[in-house]
Amino acid sequence: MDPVIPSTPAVKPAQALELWRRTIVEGVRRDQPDLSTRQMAILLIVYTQPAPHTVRGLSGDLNISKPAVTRALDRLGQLDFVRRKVDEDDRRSVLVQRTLKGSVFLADYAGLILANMTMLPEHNGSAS
Amino acid sequence: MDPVIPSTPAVKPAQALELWRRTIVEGVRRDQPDLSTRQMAILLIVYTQPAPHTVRGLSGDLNISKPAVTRALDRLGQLDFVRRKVDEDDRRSVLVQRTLKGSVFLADYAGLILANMTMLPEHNGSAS
DNA sequence: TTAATTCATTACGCTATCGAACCGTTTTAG
DNA sequence: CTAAAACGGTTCGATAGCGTAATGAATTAA
Repeated sequence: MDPVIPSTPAVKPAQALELWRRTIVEGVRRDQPDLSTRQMAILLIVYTQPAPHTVRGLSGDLNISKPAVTRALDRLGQLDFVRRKVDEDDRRSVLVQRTLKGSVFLADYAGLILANMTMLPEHNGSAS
Repeated sequence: MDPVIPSTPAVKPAQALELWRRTIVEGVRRDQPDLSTRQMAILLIVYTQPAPHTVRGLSGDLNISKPAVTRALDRLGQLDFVRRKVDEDDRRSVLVQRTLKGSVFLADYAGLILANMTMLPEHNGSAS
């Protein structure tokens, strides 16, 4: 059996890891801010998911403790990648806001990913 | 000018970040070993690049100090994701070797990436 | 055989992050 | 108005990571 259906395997595991390796290694080599996985996760959530973002919400999203989120925000704030702002509607809450510097960093990072994606099937730089 | 060439934008920056976010967040949520970027970089190099891998070589590849590599290998060895073996041809050198557990971890990780890739254009699960 | 080189690790002082528990403020319930 | 709950931050002791410099072992050069 197993009729010969010319399937397009799209992307194979080895290629997925290759994409990851190229991107991460390039980031390390460029001496980018050495963000932990958690910090990067928070940064990505804040910039790609609709606002508002609170400490409690992020803590739940990532299934990590609130102090861990607070510390990650300290670090990201230090880098000026996010800013904190008290929610005026509920002054107990803190809203995590985006910054220009954070946007630039992630835009660069996206560029890094895209550059390494061009060597994947169906993605060989076919944009105009 | 700028004739209307119907270009296939392939993947846009926002989609690249979306892929990254989904994958990283899922990893954090699953309580995967919280590897640093450097540790992940070393793991990926060891498993996707041809052997042999030495401390000195990895240090050069990533442009980081040798002690940093040694410490990363300590952590990865602790997790049994890699193993050290003295090079018998030059007993000063240490060869970094792969393990079954490391292979499984990266295979899972690749699966995570691929799953999130299916929502990218031209990659919508078109494998047979 | 001695000296210099190379490779990896360890020592050191420092900073960052961890989870658990506690604190202060604000909001909501009674 | 008081009591309870919710939210974020801080403190605590502990662990892990950093870069620089020193150490130990193996190799190469003289």
